[in-house]
Amino acid sequence: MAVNSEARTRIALERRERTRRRLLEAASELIALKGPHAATIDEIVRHAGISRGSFYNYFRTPAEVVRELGAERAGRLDHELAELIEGVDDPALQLALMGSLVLIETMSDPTRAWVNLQMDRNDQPSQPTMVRRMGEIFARGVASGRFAQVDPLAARSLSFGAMRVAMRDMGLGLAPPDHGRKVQALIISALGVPYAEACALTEEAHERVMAKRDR
Amino acid sequence: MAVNSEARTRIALERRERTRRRLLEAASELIALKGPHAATIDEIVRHAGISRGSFYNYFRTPAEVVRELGAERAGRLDHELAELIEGVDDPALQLALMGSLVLIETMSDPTRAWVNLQMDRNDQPSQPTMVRRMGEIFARGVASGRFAQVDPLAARSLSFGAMRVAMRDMGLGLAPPDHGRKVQALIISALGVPYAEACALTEEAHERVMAKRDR
Amino acid sequence: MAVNSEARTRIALERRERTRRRLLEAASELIALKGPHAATIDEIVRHAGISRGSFYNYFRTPAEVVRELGAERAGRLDHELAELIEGVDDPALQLALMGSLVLIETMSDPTRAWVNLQMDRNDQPSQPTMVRRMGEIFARGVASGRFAQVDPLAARSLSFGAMRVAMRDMGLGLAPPDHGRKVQALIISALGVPYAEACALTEEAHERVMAKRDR
Amino acid sequence: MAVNSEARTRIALERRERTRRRLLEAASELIALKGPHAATIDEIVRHAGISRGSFYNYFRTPAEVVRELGAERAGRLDHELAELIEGVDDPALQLALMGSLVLIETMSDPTRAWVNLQMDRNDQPSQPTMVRRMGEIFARGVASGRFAQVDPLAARSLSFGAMRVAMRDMGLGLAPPDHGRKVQALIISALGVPYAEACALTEEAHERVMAKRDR
DNA sequence: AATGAATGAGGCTTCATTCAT
DNA sequence: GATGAATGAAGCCTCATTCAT
Repeated sequence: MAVNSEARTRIALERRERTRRRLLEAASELIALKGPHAATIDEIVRHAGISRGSFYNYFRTPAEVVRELGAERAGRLDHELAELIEGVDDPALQLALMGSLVLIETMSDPTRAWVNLQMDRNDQPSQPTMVRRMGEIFARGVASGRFAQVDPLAARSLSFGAMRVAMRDMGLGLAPPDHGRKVQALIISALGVPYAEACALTEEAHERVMAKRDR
Repeated sequence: MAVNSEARTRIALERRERTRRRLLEAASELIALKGPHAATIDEIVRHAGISRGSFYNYFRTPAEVVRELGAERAGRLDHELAELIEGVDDPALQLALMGSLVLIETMSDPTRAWVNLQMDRNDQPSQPTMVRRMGEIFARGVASGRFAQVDPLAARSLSFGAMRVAMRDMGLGLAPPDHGRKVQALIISALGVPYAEACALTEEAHERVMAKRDR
Repeated sequence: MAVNSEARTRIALERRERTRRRLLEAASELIALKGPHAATIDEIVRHAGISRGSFYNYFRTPAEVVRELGAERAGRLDHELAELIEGVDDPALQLALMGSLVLIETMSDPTRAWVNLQMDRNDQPSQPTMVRRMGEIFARGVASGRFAQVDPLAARSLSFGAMRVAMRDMGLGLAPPDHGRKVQALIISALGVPYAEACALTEEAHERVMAKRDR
Repeated sequence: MAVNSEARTRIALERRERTRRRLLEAASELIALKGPHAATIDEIVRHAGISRGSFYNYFRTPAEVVRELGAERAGRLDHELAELIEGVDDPALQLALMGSLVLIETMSDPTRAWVNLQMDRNDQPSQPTMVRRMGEIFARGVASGRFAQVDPLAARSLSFGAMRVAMRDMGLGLAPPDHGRKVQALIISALGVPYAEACALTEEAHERVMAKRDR
């Protein structure tokens, strides 16, 4: 009985998780396809092949789905980033790695690219996870003298904003594929790292991220 | 009779223009007050004290009103900018003036601040007027050696993106009033101008714009 | 121009009123037909042959329609009652006239009967118009010594409650057509009027109301 | 083995009854708390701490629960009433006892008061149990000459209706706590018992019921 | 041109009910 | 029996848009 019950519970949980995933993925595809306003309950459930009422077993509003999507992505990125900068001492390289990771992860899949751009709205703060991580890197960089004495808040606005618009322009086809890396280099040089070195760091970061992906 | 007719036509045109203005301003206030989703035809005409049907004599969709609002603002800004950089030779100062103008004009009025942030979406290119103006300044700056040999596209993404997020963070109350200027200085220094000088230029630009406003 | 405008306004108002009526009547019929829970927006507009959206030009909720229906009916009844008791001095006869009027008006049309019973709910106070009218009659009756010194509140609960259930039982077919009059007589006798006289008053009131209707 | 099986059956039956009770009580509390529309399956099972699917092992529709609730209450009341009028000969006192019992049982607990008023609808006949009991009392009262020769149906409508509205007005806070007793006295006097005596009977009945409750 | 009633598509939410486990 | 996920019908509400006056 106990085993049976446990098994039942496990199966039920798995089924639940599967439905949840279906909803999240359907929302993601819809956003990528038609923009965030397309993430209506009706469209999501239709796309997911699930009944309207079921939606409410998992989420309360479409916005909640989108939020979840963003949180998931941020968590995943942060986890990967932690692995990437493990053992890396130079804050500048860490920053470059962070930029390259976001850039590559975002732009490698057109669906994802759009989802992220669509979700990144001016009426909401940036992802807390990313904000925290960047704050740590800045703090260490300034403390160690690797970065100039720039205002951390200003550096953050610069980094997030520049990367966002860079990705947008790439997504809209207004900029070439290496556009993101160029912007990245500019960001790093704005923090006091000589431009040529900033370019080199960006390239190295790019390669490390690509290598990790291939593995 | 001909004169009479002309006068009538003129009066009619003026009236038309006045109604149009009323609609635009109503939309602007609504967006600032309740966000962009509040810019529904119903709300706009009610706010403007005009009948629902009349709306279609001036605009075809609510989105068109918002677009118009953005175009108007860009035109106004560009006009003011032309006056400001008249006689200014240094491209770095020109860039600083451009940034200060946008910053001050946007943030001086909470209404405007929101309208602009709400309208600035990731799925549309930046305002063409602003893009062109910035392109010219970059070109001259690089040609004259005032700026480093940075990619003009990258510089543009950096500038637009950083300023946008800076204004967002200020609008959300996440950054102090001088945040924008700090970001501006970072942008200029990223183009190769020494940071201290970038700060000075930003301050001077700020004062020039404020002085012009007071006049 | 002025005349034209006035005419337009008048026509518009008439049209508006007609639509409003259609909605009220549709609701009334539905309630009579299927009970108060059938008074949904969808059903009402379908029954009235009017589009869903139009409903909101007139009412905000189905409950508002029902309330309006009740208020209208109360107003109509009160107006008729005013005519009926004009020149009648005896409070007992006035009370009898009130009862007969309600009884006859309600039961003469099965539709109306149901609407009223369906609307008469235990979670809401009685119609203020009727309450006020009855209060005046009681006050005069007790002051003049025609009625015994009964508590006016108690008398009111007795009158309203007894008549309501009487009409319900008639509506459900559980009581004969003269049931209402018998209950009426009991009510009047409970106020201190000898039963035989109460019966006579009830009969006279019944005839007066019928006579007025025939005219 | 047989004994074992019997015991198992008994335990199962008891468990079944306990679950059933939980559902009934949950429904009762919900109705009292939020009105009859709150008696949805979802709310009931949540309140009862039972799974949604299990509901159908006990009832078929939410309405059935409400019906059952009413029947239970009527049965309980009738049982108590039987004890109360045991040995009482006077039909007028019996009637007074019946009224007092209902009044006290209903109004003593706000929960119950609402449940009953909420359940008492105009589209359904009164509780058969109560109807029957009242019929017997009337018959005896008229036969023995204690009551006047009033129509039994009319007397019933009067009694049920007056008491119902009396309780409603008390429940809504529109009438003082002794309101019910005043209405009761009016009812009894309408049946031919002198008003002063009706008052005395009502008082005595009230005290008897209270005394029985205290025991 | 101006007006505002009418329209109906499109979204949201609740709820009784079924059913595999 | 118990569980709770899945279902879809039935309501509700908003809003862009049309059109007769």
